[in-house]
Amino acid sequence: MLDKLNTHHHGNLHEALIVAGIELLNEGGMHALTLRKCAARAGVSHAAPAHHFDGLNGLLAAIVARGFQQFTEAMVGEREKAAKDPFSILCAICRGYLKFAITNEALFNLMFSPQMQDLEDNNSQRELPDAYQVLRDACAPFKHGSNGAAGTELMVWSLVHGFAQLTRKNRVHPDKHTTDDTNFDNILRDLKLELV
Amino acid sequence: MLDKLNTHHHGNLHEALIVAGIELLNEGGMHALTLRKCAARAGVSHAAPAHHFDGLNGLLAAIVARGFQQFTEAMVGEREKAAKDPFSILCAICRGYLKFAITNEALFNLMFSPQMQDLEDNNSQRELPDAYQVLRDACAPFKHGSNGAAGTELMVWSLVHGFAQLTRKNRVHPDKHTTDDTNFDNILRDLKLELV
DNA sequence: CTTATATATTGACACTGTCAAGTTTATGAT
DNA sequence: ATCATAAACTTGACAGTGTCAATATATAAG
Repeated sequence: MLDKLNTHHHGNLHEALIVAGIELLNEGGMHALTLRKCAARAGVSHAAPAHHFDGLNGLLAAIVARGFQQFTEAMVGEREKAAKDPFSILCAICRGYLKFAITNEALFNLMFSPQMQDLEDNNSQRELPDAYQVLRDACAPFKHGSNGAAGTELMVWSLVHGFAQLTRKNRVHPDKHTTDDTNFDNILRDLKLELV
Repeated sequence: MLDKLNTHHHGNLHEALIVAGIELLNEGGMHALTLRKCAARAGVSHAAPAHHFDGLNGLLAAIVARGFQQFTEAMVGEREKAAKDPFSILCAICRGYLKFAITNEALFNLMFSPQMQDLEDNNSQRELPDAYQVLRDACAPFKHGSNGAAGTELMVWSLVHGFAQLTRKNRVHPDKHTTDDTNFDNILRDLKLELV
């Protein structure tokens, strides 16, 4: 039992399949993510994943859950490195947000794709609140607009999310491709958020 | 040649395939959009589409192009019905934006999916500018922030786009599901845009 | 040691997109 | 008018895909 080579059991196939899936996602996009390729990369037959996930959708849901963990870590990681005033923290959160969206493009898109949102509603997995709470905390110190705290959160959340979607390939500004994530600080500044 | 029944030629297969594709998209989501099903719905064999589009990607590109046309029409349609002051016009544009995103969920997601953006870059089709110009015009009357006119446009564009993505299934506010498109007017108000 | 259960394999099925080759229809030149 | 050519569509095949049923193997329990 010391070496598991040539054994029938994999040991930790559940985890291996998730990792393989995220790898495939990063390498070749959503199109390259396949149940059979995940199995092959984990060194296992094509039908093995069925014993660990409820089909492809189950694996996708697990990958998305893992993605939200890393997503939260990306935001918190930037927050740790930033200055401790509210506006710097908010900028750092958004920087982590955009950094993750750019670094893990396909995964990010999968996480927020409509089919995944449907799956989550059915399974009520609710990984999002962790990531959302990070952003909520960053919005808390600011004065709220006409829609209360939820309005401020929704505004910042929509803004950074839309920015992430739109600036992937200079979609918005074909002429001048200066839409780096550094520019987002200026957009946040234009919101003229006031401390409470 | 008066009736084309039982004839070898379809007559307008190109258009029929696009229409069939959008129908399938609305009925069953991205998962239901299939080259073979489009062909079947158009009453034609499974390999016929290859003579009108460059494979599935070609059909998708055509569907996306059609989608952007309808997208622009949705925004312009709301603008026509609105009052003529700049802020009402901007609200109307966003209302059309969100209306289209909600009504054509799968199509909207396809339009802004990364793979489509890649395809457009290769083909340089550039249907987006039409829709973007509508939003640009609506932003023009307002004073610009630290990033100039492009910054204002990007801010509004990101905001409404992110809002559309996030409020599809009450993703943002699991507790209170009051994120109608009417609330977006309040968010726009909180931007405190000033006339130039 | 025997039994039982979780784990993985094999094989099959209905799909998918794509390609090559053949068939029918329309068009155009002589 | 006749024939050649091109366009439109069909047929058949191929490699992949997800999923299911049946099978084999390894681990665990009694």
